Formats: sequence, C-alpha cells, structure tokens
Amino acid sequence: MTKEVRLRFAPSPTGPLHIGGVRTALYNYLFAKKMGGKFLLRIEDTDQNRFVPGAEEYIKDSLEWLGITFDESPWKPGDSAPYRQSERKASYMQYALDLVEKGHAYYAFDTSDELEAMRERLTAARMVQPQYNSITRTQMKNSLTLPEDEVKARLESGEPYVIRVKIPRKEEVRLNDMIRGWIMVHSSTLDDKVLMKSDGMPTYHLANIVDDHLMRITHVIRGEEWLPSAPLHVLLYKFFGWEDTMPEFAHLPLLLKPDGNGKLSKRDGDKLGFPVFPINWINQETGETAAGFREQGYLPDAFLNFLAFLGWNPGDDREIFSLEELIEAFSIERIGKAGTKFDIAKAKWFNEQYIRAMSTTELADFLIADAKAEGVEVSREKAEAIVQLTKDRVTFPADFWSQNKFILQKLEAFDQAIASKKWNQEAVKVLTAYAGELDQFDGTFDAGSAKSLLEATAEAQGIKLGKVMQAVRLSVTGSGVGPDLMEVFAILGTKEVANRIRFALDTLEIID
RNA sequence: GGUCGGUUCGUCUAGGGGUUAGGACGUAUCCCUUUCACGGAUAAAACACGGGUUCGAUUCCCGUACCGACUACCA
Repeated sequence: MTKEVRLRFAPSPTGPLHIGGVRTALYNYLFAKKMGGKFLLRIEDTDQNRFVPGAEEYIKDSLEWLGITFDESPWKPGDSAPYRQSERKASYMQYALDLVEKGHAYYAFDTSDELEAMRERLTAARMVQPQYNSITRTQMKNSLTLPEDEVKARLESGEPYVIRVKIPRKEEVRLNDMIRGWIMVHSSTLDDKVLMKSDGMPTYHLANIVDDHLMRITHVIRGEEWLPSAPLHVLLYKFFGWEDTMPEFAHLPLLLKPDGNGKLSKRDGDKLGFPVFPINWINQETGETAAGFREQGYLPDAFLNFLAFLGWNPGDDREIFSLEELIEAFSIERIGKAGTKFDIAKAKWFNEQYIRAMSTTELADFLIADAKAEGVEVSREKAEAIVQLTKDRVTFPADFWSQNKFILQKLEAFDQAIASKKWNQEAVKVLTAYAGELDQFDGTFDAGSAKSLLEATAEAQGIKLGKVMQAVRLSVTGSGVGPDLMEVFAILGTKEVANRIRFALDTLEIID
C-alpha cells in the first residue's frame, strides 16, 4: 500500500490572510484532493509578539467562504492533534535536545547586544556576511566555546539561552524542488539559525520540520520566500534521521504588485485600488477596515478560478473551472516559475462570467435584498424581469440595484448634458401624445406593443422616431444610456411610464 | 554586498531546435443595436541582451543586464 498523501496549510496568525496565502492554500488543497489525500490546517503561532487577535478566525472564515475545506484542523482535530503550535510547545524541546546530543545543535548565551556588536564588528571588517556561522561561532558565547561545566552552570542558573543548529562547514546541500528542479547550495553560505528561542518557543524552522514529520506530511507547497531556507530544512531532516520520510517541496512563484515592484503584501491594504484580502479585515487597533474581495462583490467560485490561474494553467484554452474541475485538472508540473503580477481587470472578467452563468432566480435574490436595504420592496417577478434584462451588463451582484434603481424608485435627476441637446419641440410633441396614448392603452403592454405604440404616435405627429429617441429615454430613465428602453417600459407599465413622461414635461426646459 | 530564484504581447500565459510564435484579459476599429453594454469580427502588441553549440536557436549552454526573494531569538 502506498503512503497516504497529506498536505498542510500552515499560516501564522499575524494578521489577515492575504491573497497570496489564499492561493497557496488553494494549490495545497487542489493537490491533496487530486491525489485523494488529506489536507490539514496548522496554525503556526510560535511568535507570541506578533500574535494578532482574530487572525485565526479570519483564516477560518476566509477559507470557508471559498469552500476550501480541511480534513483536520484546530476545529476538526484528527490523530495529529493539536493543530496549534502554541499547544504543541512542550514537544519541541526534546527534539532540539536530541539534536544537541547528536552534535547537530548547541546552546548559545549571547545577548542581543552581543549579537549586534558581532554584526557591527564584521561589517566594519568588511566581512561579506555578518552572520552566526561555522566561523564566527568560535568567538561567541556558546556550548562549543565555553567549558562544559560553565555551560552546565549557566543552564542551571536559569540564564536565558537559545539552541542553534550547527551547520557543517563544508557540505553540498541538494534539494529537488517539484517546480524548480535541483537546487544546490553550499553549507558555508548558511548560518546557524536559532531553533529554540529563549522564551522556550521553537522558531519556524524547528517547529515546521518537527510538525511536518509528526503529521506525516508528504508534500510541502509553499511560497518562494521559503526557498532560501529550504536547504536548512533538508539538513534538519537529515540530522533528525528523517530523510526517508522527508516531504517533497514545491516553491510557488510569488504574487507581485501590478507595478512590478516587489511582492504583494498585507500592508498593501487597498492602496493598490483593489483588495489584497479575501474578506474584510477590521484592524482592531486602528478600527480601519481593509477591503475584501467578498465584500466587493466577487463570487467565491469566480475568485477561486481567477486565483488558480495566477501561476498555473491547464495547458489548453479553457479558463472557466469549478473547484471540482480544478481538482481534476490540477498538476504541479503546470505551475510556472516566474512571479505573477496581479491584474484586477481579469478578476472582474471572471466575475462577469460567473454571474452570467447563474440563474435569474439566484441573481434576483441579490437585487431584492439590496433594494430592501434601501427601503424599496420589489416583487419577485419584477426583480427577475430586471435581472433577465441586465445580467450581461453587470460585474458585481450589487450592480443590479445600483444600475437599475432608476426603475424601482423615483427619478433623482435628469442628465442635463442630454437634456440640453435633445429636449426639443419635437420630442415634447411626441411625448405629450404618447402619454395620452398610454392612458388609453388596454392591451398587453410589453416591449413589442410599447414600441409599436410609440412608433405610431411619432408617425401621427409626422416626426421620425429616431430623432427623439434619446429624449424619450431621458424622460423615463433620466439618463442617456441603459438597457433596452422598451423592455424597461414593459417592466414599468403604462401608468408609470406616462407619469414619468409628464413629470419630465413639467420639469425640463425646452431648447431652441 | 552575498546566496538562491526568475525573465514570451501592457497583464495572465501556450509553445519549444525549423511555427505566419497560439489563446485569454485589457486597448482600438468595424458589425449588430433608434443609447450604452452584451455578442460577433478585425487590428495593434512579445521571445531582455551578448556570446557559443548547431545547417538552423525564442527554445540548449555560458555570461551580462534587469526583476524578485532571502540574508532576525518573524513566519
């Protein structure tokens, strides 16, 4: 029997999850499902200073909105529980000590001032890399330089210490990345990273490797920012003696800002003119709200579809994929290597495609709800008629109300630019007559009959309809643009159309 | 600075030793439409540069340039 495929998404709750993180979660999810494996959520909250209240719930809510589900998580524990590293704290020290015992790690007592001084000294001496490594550690205060009994004494006295990994001086570290192929680095360029912090918490490097091992993770799909520390992770697997079960790595290209300067970050907020977060995030300190895609009107499936295509493609011309179809089509081989700039126009296009694929009934719900929020009651029938007429004109569900509220409530104003050009004697004549005809009309008032009545009216006045059409639109909608006017008439009904025409006749000033 | 990674239309990308370098978004024009949009059609638009290897390189190799990530007791 082959090994069960297990992937994890391991965010740290230091703020809202941004879209790059969401894409990472999505790719992990897609691959796990594609392989018939398991997908777990692990919260990496080892940095107590950066913990942000609400961030964990935010992660949960965001992924739930998108339909990215976990087989195991803090809220759905499996046999790898617990799923928060803070709750696993007790287990890390023994692994660090194991490494110390094997000679792959050591205690270090240097204070932050001393570390700072070391870096300054090295920088002044034009050392290329002021880091704690196989050379510089010989001049620092650690269990490699201090006498054994002094180390023991310091430990026993409760003096703060960290445990650092002892990077070998000369070793070629190789890593076969699923996206990038073989990557080789020399251990001399690596530094002795801290594994256990003085507060007793592990750093990412230790906790990540230990937990991935304990949780039997088979594939690690993460952002490219982790590539430089991947060799360290490979070394740690080796030091622990876990090479045989080391997961495969795939480092994803980064999501870049549209201007091409740097990776997209949480701090970009909505400065870029579009959200960087899946759902609204309220900063509890400042009270400010950072916009989310959900609140801007993006449909979860459309957003997911868009995100999936940022760095991946199925190899053919298809672009519209449901989550199920994405799982079916997904493969790591088809993930690109280059960073990806974010293009909001394409996101909007995806949203439009998804809206058009939705049923009139579903879309009418949005219009009814939005209208109600503005104190306007709309009948189901009318809402569906409006949606039917306008569904290929909107980008977001909220557009149904904002673009068509002129149908549902009193006109607020007339477009003066149109009025000053089109509201002439002829228009007034036709409209006056048409209002009268409408009063007497007793057939079925639909787009067809509305139009023939209007045509007949204009003809009776000896006026070409085309010449006054803009004025007709203006009188009833207040605007020069909009959906098919005769369909709008049909939705409005004879009485309302006649009323609006008379109101316009009373309000607008005739030119010439 | 160092280490690592990357580079096909403005953007997302397909392709890969011989192609009119394909698609999508966006842009422009035309058609449709008594408006706008939708839809349809068309157009402009790319292999970073320099060397090799080769009969032939956008594709393979090496340099250069540029972009990016990393370089914390953050993840």
